[in-house]
Amino acid sequence: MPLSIYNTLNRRLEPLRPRDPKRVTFYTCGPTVYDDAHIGNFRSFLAADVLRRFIESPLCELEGSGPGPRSVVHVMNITDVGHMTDDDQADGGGEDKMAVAGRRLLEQKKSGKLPPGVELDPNSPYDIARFYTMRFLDDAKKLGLKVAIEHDKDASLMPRATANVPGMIALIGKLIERGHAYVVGPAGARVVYFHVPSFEGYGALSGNTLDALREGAGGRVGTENQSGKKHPADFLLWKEDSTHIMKWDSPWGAGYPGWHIECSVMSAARLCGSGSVLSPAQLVQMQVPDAQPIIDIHSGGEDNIFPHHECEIAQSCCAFNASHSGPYAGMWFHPRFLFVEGAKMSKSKGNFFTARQLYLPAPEGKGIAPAAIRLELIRTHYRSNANFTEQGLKDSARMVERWRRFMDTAGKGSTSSDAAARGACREAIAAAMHDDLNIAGVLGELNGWLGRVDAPGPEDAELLREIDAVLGVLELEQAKSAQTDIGVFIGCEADPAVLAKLNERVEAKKAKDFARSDAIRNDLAAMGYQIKDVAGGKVEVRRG
RNA sequence: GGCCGCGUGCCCGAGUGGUCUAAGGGAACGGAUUGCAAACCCGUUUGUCGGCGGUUCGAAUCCGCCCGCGGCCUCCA
Repeated sequence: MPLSIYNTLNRRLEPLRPRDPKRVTFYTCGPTVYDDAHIGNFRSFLAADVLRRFIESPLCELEGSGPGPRSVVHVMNITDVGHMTDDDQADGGGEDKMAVAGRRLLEQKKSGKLPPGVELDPNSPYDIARFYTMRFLDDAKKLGLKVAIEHDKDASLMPRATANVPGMIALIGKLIERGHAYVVGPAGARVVYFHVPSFEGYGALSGNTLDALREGAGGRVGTENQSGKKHPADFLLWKEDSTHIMKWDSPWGAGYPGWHIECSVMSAARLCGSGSVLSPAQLVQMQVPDAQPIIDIHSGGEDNIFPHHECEIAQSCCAFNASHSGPYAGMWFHPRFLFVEGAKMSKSKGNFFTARQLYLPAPEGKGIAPAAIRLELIRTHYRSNANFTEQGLKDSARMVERWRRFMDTAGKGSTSSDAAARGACREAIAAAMHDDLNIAGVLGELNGWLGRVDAPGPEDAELLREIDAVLGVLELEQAKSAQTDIGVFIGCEADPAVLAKLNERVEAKKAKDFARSDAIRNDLAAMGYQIKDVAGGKVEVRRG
């Protein structure tokens, strides 16, 4: 059975049919870098990462193509332009996000809360964006996002919006030329709009056709603030604004681009060339035959379906397809939202977590192993609302520990388990993945098999490694640990006060004064440290 | 109001018409082990599958309606 994925575009499960099965092109809408990415962002990015890893895996079979090797060119953009809204009515305060982030960073700088070694001017939007981009890349690599790991060798895989403004200007010009966009307003306050009625396919992805939008009772396509637009649904491509915090020169005056145009440019620029990045001039030249996708897979959070992806389709097809129509992406992949402890994440409820708040060691974070975070975020089917819980995180952490023990044991063993059982397990896992990425099914098969293998050997380890190349869990770094003669500190420092207590406890135990040793354990618990005796006469110490 | 996704035990979740008296992982309980714990190991416990109706010899699985939760309808992963 070949790989099938739920395609948002056609609302059904469809086999993935890339144009070139040896080189699958994949674009993911990445983060906006005015703050640290939270675990909800990462759930979506990780789902895309698992999909690309599976396509690259020998376990994967694609319709109409032979076995691998196969590669995926996966591009994830970094949106480092702050203000991208069209009408100020959409955003209550209408304030630029980069400006807000700047104020926040300025406060942190004053109170000395910025990490050491960070040189940054809170008044510079470029500095703010660079700061959060760097942090995002750290987080992404910690959680095993392959695109971020590859980015170290090929920076073009994670293009920055600010570096692609010339391409956007070129594309906007092309859209005007082809009759899909128009300029309104006097010099000094010019605006370029995409004319939505000029694209017949509008609404195909989201169901929000122009008719539906007009009828929508809760819709916000009002008449106010629409002056100059030919149609209420027309959206911004360029806004002339010489006072804006980030601005570029253009044929329509100094200003900034609309939100949607960057993805049309960055996806085509990196994925439509043969390994190189297309220049603005090449983008203007580029033409794709009708009914042929421009890229194979496009992913993003479910909230991006409309308007962002709908508008992206309109722009890309009108700019690149021969007769201004086409699917743009063959497969649209949209993971659903993440809940935390049964509720929507919100800062006021106290259930809002950035990735680094979880994986950083105490006291900045909770010292949770990245592998546990990753597994917890990927194990709920991507098309369900997942619920991120402390209990679930513990479950995931235990599963990872079990797999690691299996690997350790297998590394020491010389003979492997029953080959037929191993083959059946591999096949069942592949079947589960081919069916719209059924990871829970994979875990069921995997854990069942693991439990039945008493003495794993090299071939067993090899199978687990092959599966983990898709899940991407075991390769992640383990919680930072520090060893001393007596303790193994996981996710925390070897505090001298704690070491003194541990030594005291060893003496007490040696003297068989168990009342005292228990009291010391309680003391440590009161200080926030959990301890347990482990192999080798050492004590494992965890914070929290 | 429109379009879309989801709904299985205490929790996470597998299951896509018969082998389902429903996988697997946790949790709880009991045992083994331990100075006591932790970890590991063994065993036990928990469900008729959101509701109602239909199709069928047979439905968690297909269809219809309803209920609940969630997303979008121009900030949002």
